[in-house]
Amino acid sequence: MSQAILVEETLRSMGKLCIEHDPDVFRSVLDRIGDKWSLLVIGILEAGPRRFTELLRATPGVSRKMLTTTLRALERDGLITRTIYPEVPPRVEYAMTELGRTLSGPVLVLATWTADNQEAILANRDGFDAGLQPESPA
Amino acid sequence: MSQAILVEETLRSMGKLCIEHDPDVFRSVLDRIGDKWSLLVIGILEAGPRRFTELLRATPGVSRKMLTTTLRALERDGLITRTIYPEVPPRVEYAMTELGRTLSGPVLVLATWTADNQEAILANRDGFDAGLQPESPA
DNA sequence: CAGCATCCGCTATGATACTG
DNA sequence: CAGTATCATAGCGGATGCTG
Repeated sequence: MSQAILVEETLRSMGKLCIEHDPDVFRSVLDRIGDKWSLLVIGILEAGPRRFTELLRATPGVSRKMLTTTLRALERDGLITRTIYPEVPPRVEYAMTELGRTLSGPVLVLATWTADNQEAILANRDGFDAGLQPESPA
Repeated sequence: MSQAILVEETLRSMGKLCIEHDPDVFRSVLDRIGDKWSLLVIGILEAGPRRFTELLRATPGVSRKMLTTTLRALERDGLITRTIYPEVPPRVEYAMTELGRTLSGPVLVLATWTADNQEAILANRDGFDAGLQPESPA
């Protein structure tokens, strides 16, 4: 029962977390992991360091430019490192930082929720969309 | 120790979750909670049902249009409900669904992580930005 | 009160080509 | 190999005004 109260109490604090606690910073973090490629990159780097081209191939659809942009943003936030090896074909390796690894837990929780509920969400979307234009077929 | 192995095992699965498990659906959910206003709205509705104008006032900076768009998207995914009361000033109430409430947990985990680590992230950004243009002042 | 319609600028994303 | 530079585009987000 104290468990239930704890959860209740914690959830009640979400309003404070979301609103009073600087929504901009909050969103900037969500923007980072919520953009088109970051989460994929994090998912890949979670398994170990990777080179630029490896990431390029492992992330279907991404362009060089967007991969660069994504990696820079993650590096800027201290979530990954970028290590240049001065060799004669250049080699650059990206790897998760400690901070990045601590993010994996929360992201995984969200990923699991998404996997568990994507059917329900998709069904809701279909239902919602179906109830909108039942007049055009005539 | 089996705990550590379990975590390890779980994290290893993130790659699969992120990549093999339909990245588009994944991103569409992240887009939903990652856009500019959804998380704020969810945070507010977590505390109980609210009317349109209440949400408008409780979400500083949002326009009517974006609030409407946000609410529709959340409704479409089945995360909130929209109830119209046919009264003579119209009244519309938004409330979390069961599905929406199950999302609160994962979001809270992420929110807590953000709150706990925003200082580190901000510091990393400052450091990164400082190390980029040390040649222009000259 | 609770929207919808319209216009409009900005940024994110992407295609393509070039460089150290 | 690992990027950068340039150009083009689409959609988000916002300002404003109208409606049931």
